[in-house]
Order: sequence, then structure tokens, then C-alpha cells
Amino acid sequence: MESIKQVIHSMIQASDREMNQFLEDSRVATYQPYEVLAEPGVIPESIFFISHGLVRVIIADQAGDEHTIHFALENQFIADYSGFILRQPGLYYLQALEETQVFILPRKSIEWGYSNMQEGQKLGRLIAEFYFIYHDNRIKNLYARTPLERYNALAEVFPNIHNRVPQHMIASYLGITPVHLSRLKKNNRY
Amino acid sequence: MESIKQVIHSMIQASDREMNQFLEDSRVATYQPYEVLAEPGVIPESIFFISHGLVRVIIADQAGDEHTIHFALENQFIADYSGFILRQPGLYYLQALEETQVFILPRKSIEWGYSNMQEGQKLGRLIAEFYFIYHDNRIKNLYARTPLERYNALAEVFPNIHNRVPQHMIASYLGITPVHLSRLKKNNRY
DNA sequence: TTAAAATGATAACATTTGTTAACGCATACA
DNA sequence: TGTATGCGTTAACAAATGTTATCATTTTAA
Repeated sequence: MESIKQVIHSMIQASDREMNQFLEDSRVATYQPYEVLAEPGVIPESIFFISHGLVRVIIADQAGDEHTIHFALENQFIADYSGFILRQPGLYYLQALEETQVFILPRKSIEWGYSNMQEGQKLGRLIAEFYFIYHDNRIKNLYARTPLERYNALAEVFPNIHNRVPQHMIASYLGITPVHLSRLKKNNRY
Repeated sequence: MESIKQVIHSMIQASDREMNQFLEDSRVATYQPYEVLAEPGVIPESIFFISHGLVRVIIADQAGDEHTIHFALENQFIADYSGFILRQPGLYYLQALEETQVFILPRKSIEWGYSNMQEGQKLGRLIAEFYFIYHDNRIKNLYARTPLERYNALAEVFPNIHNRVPQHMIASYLGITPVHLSRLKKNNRY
């Protein structure tokens, strides 16, 4: 409970009363490695806050192949946020890769926060901006850097990722095959 | 002046007084095709609203090659938003591709809006969410669709783009060479 | 403890994509 | 009007990346 409060306090001013009411309807859940927090086809009705653990975001293409789109770490919010905002069925799997504890914030709480917390809208803005910057950076790197450069810079975005995630998932995140990543590493001259 | 008011009113409630004060320090500017609205290396101090025209967002890689990262159309906000938020030097060129008229909203106005407009933070949240959804969609497509599929779906995101932008810029946006796009189109069997 | 499964490296080969150059056509402009 | 420039297509070839298979090692689970 403390970690989410800390993170929110680092972004906005909120009274204890606001904070407690905001979190009142949240619940804690724990997932084992490879367990699934959310599946595609369902309208997302909650936002997750990861207190510890690691969540992989996956999309499946038409052929059924799965692609790792994102890794979400402790002290971050994660959701199929587009689906949540648009109230459309999600497209992502959210999968724990480690034993992972989350707070589940239902839509009701988010909406309560927007309407009733002094800085609720600001909190929403800052979270959206955080992910905007993450996405923007990612797209910059995609256009302006090679896969190997992106590989070498990965740990800046996901600290310690190489000790927490198998390499083939990293290859998937980079948009290349595991075989190719292995080759690139071999020729990694820096 | 009317178009930006309409767009803002479609997102939030705002009194005439709020709206007029918010826009008080904005100015109108007009750019000819290929003129540049913003360059990398400078901390972005304003947000643009395109009342008509079309702006291309470009990033240059280490080799100096330019990549088209985005097209911004009329009635949209555009900026090097990451740089604006983080107060860091921008990385993008913003280039008009048609005769383009914009409102330039200085940082001062944005901050005034956050502090003084009833729904200022909400406006910021909705704009950040809009671009979040755009980015998210884009990344989904990047992983789950082929370049040809992305080409065929382009006009959904950028209406009439094929009549407004030369094909080699579209190829650049898709992350492929003009020669390759030409080949793909030739084999486009649907 | 042991057997099965997952992981990562590597090789051989196939496919995709990039590079360079040439050409025809349209457009801009002097 | 004529000339230069930009655009899109095509072809030939090169480079990058994917595919499939094999192997050794580590991890997982019975």
C-alpha cells in the first residue's frame, strides 16, 4: 500500500483523506510467473500498479505469433490503457514474468479521482505524459537507431532487464528473431 | 481563431473569459511549403495548433539521414512535446508541407491554463491521452502488421494523405525505402 | 535425483529489404 | 519555351534478416 502512495505523492499533492478514498476500492493481487493479468477481447476495467515484480505486455498478430511490446516494472502503472480510455476491447495480454504483486484500481476509482481529488486530473495528465514520453522515445530509437544500438541501450529503460528476462523475449521486444539477436551480439564491436 | 476554440470546447468546458485569456498570448503564423517551424537542439517553448495545412515531423539519425516520424493535420496540436515537457532540447524538425497556418501557444499560456482554467489539467490530460493512443496504435501496427498492411491502412490515420504527400515521405514514415515501397505496391494483391 | 523442457549459440540456406543506377514523366522556373 | 529538378518505377546486385535444424547447457518439474 505504501509504494503506490509514495509514487502518487511524488506526482501530486493529495491529502490523506483523498488518498485513502481513492484507494478504497482497490485490491491487492499476486500472480505467479507466466500467469496472466489481462487478456485481449475484454474491455479493460482497471489499471494495475506493480508494487513488485515484472509484467510483460504481449500482442498476437493474425498468424497467432506473439510479440513482446513492453516490460512494466515495479512502481509503474500498467494497463491496456487505450482500451481503458476508449472503452474498447483490449488487444494485449498482460503476463507476469516473476512473482508479481499489483494493486488493481477499478475504473470507478479512477473516475472518482478525476472528479473529486484536487489534483486528480493532473495525476492523469502526468501518467499519460510519462507514457507519451516513453512511446516517443521508443519511436525515435526505432527510426534513428539500429537494433544493436537499441539492444545496448535497453538497460537504461529497463534496469537489470538482462537478468530478469530471457533473451528471446528481448529479441521479440526489439522486433527481431532470437537467432538474429544472437548473431548481432556476436558481432557487437564497440 | 475559431477552430482552436472549437477543438478545445469539444474536449472541455471553458468560459469565454477563460478561453480568451488562455489564447491571449498566442500568435498566428503562416508557413510556406518546406518552411521549418521548429528545429532540433532548442528547448521547445511552444505548442502549435494547426488551423490549416500539414506539418511533417522529422528526425535525423547519426548519419544525417532524415526520417519522417509523423504527419500532423489541421485541427491538431503538434510540438516536440517530450522536449517541451522535460525542458530538454528538441530532436525534431517540424516542417510545413503545404501553406500552413498555426496558432503558437507559448509555455506561459499552457502553464496559465493548468493553474487557472477550471478544466486546464483535464485538457492537458486529454491531449496527452490522444497522443498516447496514437502512439500505442502505431506500435501495435509495427509489431503485428507488415509494411504493406500499414501502407494500406495509412489513410485511416491521415485522411487523403496520398494526395497531399509525396510517396517517398510515406515510405520514410513506414520505415522503408521508396524503392521498396514501390515494389510492395506492385505486388499488392488484396 | 533424473528426465523433460527451455534457452542460447551456431551453421546453412531462403527471403526480404537496401543500394545504386537508369529511365520516363511531370513540374517548376528562368 | 526550354531546361533543370523532383518523383516514381524498374532492374541488377548486395546486405541484412528470417527460417530451420542441430547441439550443449541450464532450468524446471516430476
